[in-house]
Amino acid sequence: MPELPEVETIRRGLEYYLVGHKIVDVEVKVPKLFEGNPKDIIGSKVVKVRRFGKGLVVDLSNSYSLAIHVKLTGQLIYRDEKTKDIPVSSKVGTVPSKFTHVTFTLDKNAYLYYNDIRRFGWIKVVKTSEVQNLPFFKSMGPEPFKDLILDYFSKVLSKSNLAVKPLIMDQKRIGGIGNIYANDALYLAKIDPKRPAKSLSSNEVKSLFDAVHKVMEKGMKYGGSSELTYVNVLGQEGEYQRHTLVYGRQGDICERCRGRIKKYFLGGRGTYWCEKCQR
DNA sequence: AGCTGTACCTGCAGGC
DNA sequence: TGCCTGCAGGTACAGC
Repeated sequence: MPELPEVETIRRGLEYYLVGHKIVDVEVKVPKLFEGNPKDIIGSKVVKVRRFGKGLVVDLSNSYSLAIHVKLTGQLIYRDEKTKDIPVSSKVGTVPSKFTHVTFTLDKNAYLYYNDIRRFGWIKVVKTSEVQNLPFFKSMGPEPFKDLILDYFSKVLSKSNLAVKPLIMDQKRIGGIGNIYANDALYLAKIDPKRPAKSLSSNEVKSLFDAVHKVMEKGMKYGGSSELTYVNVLGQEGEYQRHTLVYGRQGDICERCRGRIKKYFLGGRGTYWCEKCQR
């Protein structure tokens, strides 16, 4: 679930709460998730939090950074004296919980917990200057709201025979788009997800480009989608899952044409579409 | 080179 | 308070 809007919501929360804090200690319970030496970051202060696609980078004062990917079920929960009594979603449970695999102890009685039910995510300690050389960041394509421009988007689509949905979800081609927003953007643009990317007309390409931005903006407005385990840094759920256009809505009637929303698998992913008005 | 299928994990919904 | 199966979706990588 964590796609660009969810990760951006986390980034804003971390930027707000984390900057200025000193890292006092790091406890790693699941070594597989954590790469690098915790000693390299102890004593340093958080200066900035950046996001690249679905990846997060916490920059520290001593020229090191934490590169973080929450994958499917990772959660970053911040607690301090002011926030410790704020109720968290049942998707978090307790703070910390049995799914808390890494704990950052901060100054001023604050903590940052990394929870991850499925343990797919990762945290890497790297030199700030080396972040862009990590394979995930190095290979990532341009992303919406940043460096993704219509001209490039159009070129990428026109070059591939792949179905348009898996293509726009390919992080190497375009950064940040995941399954939920890909489904909704294709619906908004009235495009059949399985159409070969190169078969889209220039008008359709433009519609899809705009739709991607629209659904993601809506995603951020609602604080992300908490279909599965996603929560913000205070452990609260987002609202987008209540406002999806087609994602998770198989069997529903399409509000646009009164057709039926259907689900099938495309490239191994759940794909939702209205067979009547998406062509 | 570029694509497809599968591994990585675990909770949970649904069927019996 | 069972048991079993399949699904959830973001990368990474093996294999074609």
